[in-house]
Amino acid sequence: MANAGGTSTFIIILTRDSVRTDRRTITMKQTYISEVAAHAGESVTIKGWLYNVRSSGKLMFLEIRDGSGIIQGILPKNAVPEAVWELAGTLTQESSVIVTGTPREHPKRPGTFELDVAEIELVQLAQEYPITPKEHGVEFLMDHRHLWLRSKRQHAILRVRHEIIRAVRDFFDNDGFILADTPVLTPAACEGTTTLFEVDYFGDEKAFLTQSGQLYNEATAAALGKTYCFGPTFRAEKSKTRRHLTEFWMVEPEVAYAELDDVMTLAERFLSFVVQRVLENRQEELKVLERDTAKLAAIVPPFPRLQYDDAVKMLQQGHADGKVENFFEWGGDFGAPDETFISGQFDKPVMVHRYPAQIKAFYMEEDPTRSDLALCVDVLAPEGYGEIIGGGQRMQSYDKLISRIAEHHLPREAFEWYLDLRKYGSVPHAGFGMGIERCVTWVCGLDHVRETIPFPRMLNRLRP
RNA sequence: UGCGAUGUAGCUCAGUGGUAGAGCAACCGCCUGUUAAGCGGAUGGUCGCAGGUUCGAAUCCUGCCAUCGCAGCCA
Repeated sequence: MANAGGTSTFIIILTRDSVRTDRRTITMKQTYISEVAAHAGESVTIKGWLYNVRSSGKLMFLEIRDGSGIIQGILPKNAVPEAVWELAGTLTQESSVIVTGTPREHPKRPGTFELDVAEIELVQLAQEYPITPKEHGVEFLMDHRHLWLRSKRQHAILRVRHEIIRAVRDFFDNDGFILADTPVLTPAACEGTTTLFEVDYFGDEKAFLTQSGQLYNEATAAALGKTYCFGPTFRAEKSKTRRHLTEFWMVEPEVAYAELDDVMTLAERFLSFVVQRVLENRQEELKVLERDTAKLAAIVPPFPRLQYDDAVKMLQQGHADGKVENFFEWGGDFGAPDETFISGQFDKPVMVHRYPAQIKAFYMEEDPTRSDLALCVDVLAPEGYGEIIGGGQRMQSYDKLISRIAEHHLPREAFEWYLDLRKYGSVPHAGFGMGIERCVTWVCGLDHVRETIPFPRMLNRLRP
């Protein structure tokens, strides 16, 4: 590859196949496949990759993708110069190509467009591509995640993820929230319960990758009223389930002068907005994923609210009816099968609130009428997808917070700044966190979180 | 970390004591409406590793390694 500089000739020589192109074609105006319908009958140039080839003697079908979509190129031998036909015959899966042709409606499928190919320029002839159009195991595909991302299903999932993230931002931005991101490097555990990834901080101190921005959110909410943070979150737990990543993205709103009921209302408005937005803008993708959209259409406020006590009764009744294997005793946290059973009783997300304070984090406010309960809420997604939101009202009293820190055996000095928030104008405040990947998993109807992030980090998966 | 499973061709898998198999991919042909196209041909193996039982082990036994699933923990 040589560039003579300026606007003079720009030559690309591909030694592998000895193809030469000049600046004229490489700079030709690009049309994205998603836009071809508007250019029916005109000559357009598509810059992309060869997704698949089917040949029928003297008629070739070239499936071309360019990130915006996939289009089938039609190439009859007798309609193009010999050189174009011969080049097409050598193309391999995922070779990069620039194809010029004329979009035309599919003879049998109104609404879908094909491309009558006139010219093909080879940019690079791909070597034997590991991911064939046939079936593969998840492990093999994950090892080739950098290439797997090129397939239709992954396109659909990542587009839904994008739509969800955009909706999340729009919801908070339009609702008076200020984005105030919290640090990824933190000096100590936020909650002291889970395992953190440790980082050497210039040799003389240890730092940890954040497991939640919540404590910092309380400071920004006290400054700006309504805030949210949105960033990567890290959990070093050795979880090996379909619901866990070691690195995931979490959005966490926090509201000053808000109580538990306020954030429950916020959560149901928020989740409904996000789901409805995906339904509005990503029908095609949901179709590729074979998602039952009727179930998503039902996600509108209000959501059922279920006190922990009543959830326990529900589980105990379920046990008596033989629908829940183990007897659930009051005071414990719900396991995955328990959550599945509870959420299975509703066709909307269910908000379970007021868990026993003992099993919740130290900063949870206590119920004024039942000091053994925490003013917290978990939102369980329908169809067995489990917890996607966790949050609640934060401890307002300086003295009570000090006792909680002591009870949880946490080092008080690490929380002095956090205690300051209770010394200087303490107010009732509340918030929650939502795991983006769990939300995407549910909205897409997947059975595992690992496909909802471009490069998942899990126990036993740090590459690619 | 516990419990359960799996490991055979590039990929997906079959093969339960007697010569190592299929489909797909890649390679060579045929086919003008294919949609994971189809058809024909040729090619492709240290059966996870180590030890043991046996005339003979992919197959039975022991140990190890790797991976997956479920659970715990959590979003």
